[in-house]
Amino acid sequence: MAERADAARNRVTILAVAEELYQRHEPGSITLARIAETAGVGKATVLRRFGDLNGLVEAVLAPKVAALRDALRTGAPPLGPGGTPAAQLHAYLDALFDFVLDNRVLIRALENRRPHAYYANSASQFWIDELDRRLRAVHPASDSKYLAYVVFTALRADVVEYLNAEQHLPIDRIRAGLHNLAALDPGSPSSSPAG
Amino acid sequence: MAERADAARNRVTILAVAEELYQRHEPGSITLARIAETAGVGKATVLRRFGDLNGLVEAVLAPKVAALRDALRTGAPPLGPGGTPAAQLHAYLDALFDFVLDNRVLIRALENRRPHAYYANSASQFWIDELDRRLRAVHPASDSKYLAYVVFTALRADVVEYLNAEQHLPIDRIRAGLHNLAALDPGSPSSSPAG
DNA sequence: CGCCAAACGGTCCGCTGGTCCACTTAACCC
DNA sequence: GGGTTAAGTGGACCAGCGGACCGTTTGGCG
Repeated sequence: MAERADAARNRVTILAVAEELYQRHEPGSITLARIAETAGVGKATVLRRFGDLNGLVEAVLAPKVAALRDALRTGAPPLGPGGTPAAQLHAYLDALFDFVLDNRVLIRALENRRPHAYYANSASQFWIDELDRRLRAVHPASDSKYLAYVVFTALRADVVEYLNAEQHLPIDRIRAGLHNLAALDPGSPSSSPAG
Repeated sequence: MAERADAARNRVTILAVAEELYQRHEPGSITLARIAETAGVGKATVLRRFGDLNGLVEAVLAPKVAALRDALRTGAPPLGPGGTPAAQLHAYLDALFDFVLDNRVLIRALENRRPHAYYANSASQFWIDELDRRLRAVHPASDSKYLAYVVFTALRADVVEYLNAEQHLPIDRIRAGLHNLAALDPGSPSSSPAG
């Protein structure tokens, strides 16, 4: 038996309610009890379905992640296959950045829950590997793995949010900074005079 | 009356105990009650002195912060005043990185407590401004403010810890990556082909 | 030595994420 | 279509947290 009708109904309701609440209210004010109450179910129903709050947030994000993944695999170039390495890289950066902007609240909810949650989930690992790949195509000689992590870290929702909301950096300036960062040619990685 | 003798004694004890506990045990296992109990005082004594747990951690960090600040203001070049801009920048990066390595547990305890706590406290703002200054001296044309935030973000204790412990990047490789990042010449900031 | 404000600390509180288990209900089979 | 059954449900419950409260203790000073 795949899924009972009431369970399916509740699953859809819970996902919708969770997304709605996270988008519309302070992240800190979203509690398990509140989601359950708003959805008209018990807390255990939420937890049975999604394991814990983390799982719920990941489930809300899942279709959006899948959409971006599909765009990479089968979409039009240069985000999809095709185009110059540089164009591929920059299209990907734009797509990631837009993804973060659209889903910053949900992503932040994930980030704040468990140490390393931002990097450790499987979706992030995929984004980072893809970033590494596209960076390497542009900068073959550099430590692209480290650079990929730095760029991905600069894409953290809390970082972007802080720079935009608290430091008043316009979104376009942040976007330009990201592109700029990824476009730099590192040359030889051992040019540092540090001891 | 400045500070009563018992209060001073407790303050010293609490600071020592807090540092010891954070250095020696899992950060997640350090609770207010545990610190108070280990120090042999009540929880209210800790809170009265330091406001909240955040304040306690900041107080533990304070002398180390002050030492680094002094090294910048009056220390030997190129960390202190003097030396070429590039040497100043790289010495500063090394000092910040060492600071993070030495105090990563305490810094992480801060990071995890309140959103934007990593950037928002006054010490961090000082580090970032200084980083901006030294970057600007090397890359006058670039968006050094954004770059300063990116580099500072790459110095987050959780990021460094994750790269080292989970991704098995050696400390020296991370350090080299940071130097490399800061040494890149951004050229004209509008070189990105992004739409 | 005695006063008193500062310091103290254990109890209490509200809130959290998550568990438990008696009850409900949808789905399958006859 | 009705009975059986296991999946689904939800509210009471739990342990742990940071922090507040307030009666008690204690150090410093006249």
